Amino acid sequence: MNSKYTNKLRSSGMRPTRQRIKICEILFDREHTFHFSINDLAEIVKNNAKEKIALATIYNTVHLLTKKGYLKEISINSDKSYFDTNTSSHHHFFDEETSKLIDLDNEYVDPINIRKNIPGKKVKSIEVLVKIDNDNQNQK
Amino acid sequence: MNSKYTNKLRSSGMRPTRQRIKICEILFDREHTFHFSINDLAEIVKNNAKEKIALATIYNTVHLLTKKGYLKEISINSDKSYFDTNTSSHHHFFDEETSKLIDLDNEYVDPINIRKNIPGKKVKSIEVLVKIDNDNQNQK
DNA sequence: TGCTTATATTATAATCATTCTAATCTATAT
DNA sequence: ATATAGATTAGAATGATTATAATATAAGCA
Ligand SMILES: [Mn+2]
Ligand SMILES: [Mn+2]
Ligand SMILES: [Zn+2]
Ligand SMILES: [Zn+2]
Repeated sequence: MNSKYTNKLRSSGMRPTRQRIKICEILFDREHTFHFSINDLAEIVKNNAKEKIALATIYNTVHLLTKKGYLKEISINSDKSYFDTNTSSHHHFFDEETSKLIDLDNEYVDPINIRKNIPGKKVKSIEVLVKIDNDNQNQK
Repeated sequence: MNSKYTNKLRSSGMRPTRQRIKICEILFDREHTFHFSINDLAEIVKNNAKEKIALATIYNTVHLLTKKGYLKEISINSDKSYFDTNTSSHHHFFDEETSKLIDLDNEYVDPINIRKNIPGKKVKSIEVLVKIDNDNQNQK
C-alpha cells in the first residue's frame, strides 16, 4: 500500500488498488515520454507483474487516468488507440516503418499561425503530425 | 456503361462496374472536398442507388480508390477511418462537437519548418490538425 | 479492530468496424 | 458466343473495445 502513487491516485479520487498502482508504476516510472497501445501495456503487465490484471481493468484504468488528465489519447491509426504520458499539447513524428510515435517538442517547430477561423468555433489545440519512413537514399 | 468514370476507372486498371461507377459518382460529382466514413458512404448509397451495393464492395472500392490515389485516408479518431477526396497534402480542422473534418488549405498556414530530424528517416508529410469546438464565450 | 457499503476487479459475453471466404456473377479478350 | 480473370455478394470470422453481473476490496464508521 505504500507507493508513490498511493496518494496521487487518492488525491484524484481514485482508490489506490494493487492493479492501479502497478499500472502507474509501469507508465510513469520512466525518464521519457511513453507512447503505448492498450496491447503494449497489457504485454508489459503480463511479463512484469506477479499477479495478473484483467484486460478490462487495464482498459478501465487507462481511460480513467486519461479522464483525470494523467494520460492523453492519440489517434494516428484507426486500428487502435495510442496513449501518451506526455499530456501537454505537443507535436509528433510517426514512423510508418515501426508504427511508433516520437515526441517533437515545441522548441523544434515555430509557433503555428492559422489565418482562418470557423465562425462560432474556438481553437482547442494545434498539433503537427510528421510522418517519416526509412531513408533509402544512401543505402544501396 | 457510359459514365464519365468509365474511362477513368479503366485507365487505372479497375474494371468499370456498375457499383464502382455509382460510388465514384457519389464521391466525385461534387464541388467541394468530401470527408466521409465508410458508414457515411454506405448510408448515401442506400438512399441514393436503385440497386443495393454490398458493404464488402464499398470497403473494397474505397480501399482500391485509395490505393490508386483518388482518395486519402485520414485518422483523427480511433473508432473509424475517414477518407478524403482531397488527396493533396493539406491540413484540417476537426470539429469536436460534430466530429466533422474541414479542409484548412495551405494558404492559411505558413510553411512549417521542423528543426529536428531522425537519423535514417526521411519526412513523408507534415500535416496540422486544429481541433475546434463551440465558442460559448458570447453565448450566455 | 471489525462491519458496511460504495467501488473496483474479474471472467465472460456482447458489440461493432473491418476483413475474410467461397459461391456466384460479369467485363473483357479471343 | 465463350472462356476466364476479376468483381460482387452474403455471411462468417476477427479483433479491438465495451458491457455485464458476480465476486472482491478499500475506506468510513461503530
Ligand atoms: Mn476510448
Ligand atoms: Mn483500411
Ligand atoms: Zn507524445
Ligand atoms: Zn481534407
